[in-house]
Amino acid sequence: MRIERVKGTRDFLPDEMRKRRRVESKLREIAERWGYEEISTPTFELAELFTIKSGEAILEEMYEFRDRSGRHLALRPELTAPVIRLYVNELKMSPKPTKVYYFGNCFRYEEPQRARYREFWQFGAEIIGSDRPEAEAEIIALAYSIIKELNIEAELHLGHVGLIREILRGAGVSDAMMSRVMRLIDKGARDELMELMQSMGIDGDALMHIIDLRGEAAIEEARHITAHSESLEHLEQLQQLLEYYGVGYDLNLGIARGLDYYTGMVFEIYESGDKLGAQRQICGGGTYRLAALFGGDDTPSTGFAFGFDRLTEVYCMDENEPKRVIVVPVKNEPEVLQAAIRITSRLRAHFNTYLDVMHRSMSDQLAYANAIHASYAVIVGKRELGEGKVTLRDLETGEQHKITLAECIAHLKREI
RNA sequence: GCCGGAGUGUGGUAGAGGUAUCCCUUGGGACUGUGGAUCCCAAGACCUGGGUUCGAAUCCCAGCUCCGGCCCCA
Repeated sequence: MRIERVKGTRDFLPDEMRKRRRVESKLREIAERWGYEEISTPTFELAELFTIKSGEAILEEMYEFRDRSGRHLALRPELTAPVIRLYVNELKMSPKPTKVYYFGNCFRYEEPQRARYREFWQFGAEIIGSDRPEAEAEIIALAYSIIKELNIEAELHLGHVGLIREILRGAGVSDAMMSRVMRLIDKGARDELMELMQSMGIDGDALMHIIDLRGEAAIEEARHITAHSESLEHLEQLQQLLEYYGVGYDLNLGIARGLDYYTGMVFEIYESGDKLGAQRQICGGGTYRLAALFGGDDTPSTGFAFGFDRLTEVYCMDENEPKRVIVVPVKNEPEVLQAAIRITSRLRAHFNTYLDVMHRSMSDQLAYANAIHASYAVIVGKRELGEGKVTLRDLETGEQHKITLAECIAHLKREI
């Protein structure tokens, strides 16, 4: 009986894995250069960790289960909650701000579609212990820099939930109603939103206006509505800093994020092409306060998470397969094989090197070399051994020379 | 959870009621010191389960999976 792969999961073949590893190492390298350190958390956690953050409804889309002793567990559907839990449990004493990055697989029980899978990978970074504009600017600049270094065409949308909340509060929206209103803004449910505002006896037009406006016009309007706003000042500082960083973005106060723990800026990055179909968002981030929910001090954080799979789908790799060398013993005789293994070992100190393990004839070995797209063959036979040399054959041009192993290695080092 | 479309060797395909075509892939052999060659041998598929029929890859139903979309999200 044939066992099928589970719905919404993927196998990765060598070509794809090479690409994924390449993107992964770039992400790591960039984060390290910005001074972030890697952390890693378990693949499963107490289900509570996620319901506290996102509400009971998330149970519907999690892989959740009971273990043998009755613990209610879940495969992690995202990494922010585990990272903040880790911080509360292990990193509270670290100097602030604490800068970490992470990379790991997540699981969600949802209908798979283009660029959406049941097992997917996230790469993210967090600054824990600051919600200053400087920290927010750095996080946005880091995400922006990742996009730039990967050569991805994308647009960055920036909003500020703190400001929106202040405006709503100023207009008379009660704290009790706040999350409902925010959720509607997030969904872009205009009619519902207007209805709700009306039912509270609030004029929704001004709010709509602000949500719809883009760029400087939105700021102007906000200045108009709120006499003195801390959030507005904060946002303006952030904009100034982003300018210093050279980050390009669209201001869009309609980005809300329905969840209550977001407090400051929020941003999203969308791929500009149409390689991702309906799933264009490749990154989401913002400033939030989660630590207190998990039993820590009320520590602000700011961070982002990239959809790693989407990133790799959009990333164009400029290089091909690695260059391979194949050592070809001419005959399956002890002294030839001995020499071939010795030579292979020497070559493996430097190059991706193959040696026959099928007891094949020379011509079959060369046919195999061709099938795996090897670039060079090092032919070892009695004639070569007698002279203390090997034959190096360039499999692309067909040229070959009888040279010493040292010369061969030197030559390959120049070419590969 | 919902709405479309699709499932034939690893992959690409032909087949519209009579047990599967071609490309191909893999292994072996011929050859025995030079490779995308040739020849020979072998192996490799109708998504699953029901139904209709003398007979189903083909028609019908259900399920599963994939692709795309809605909701939501990364």
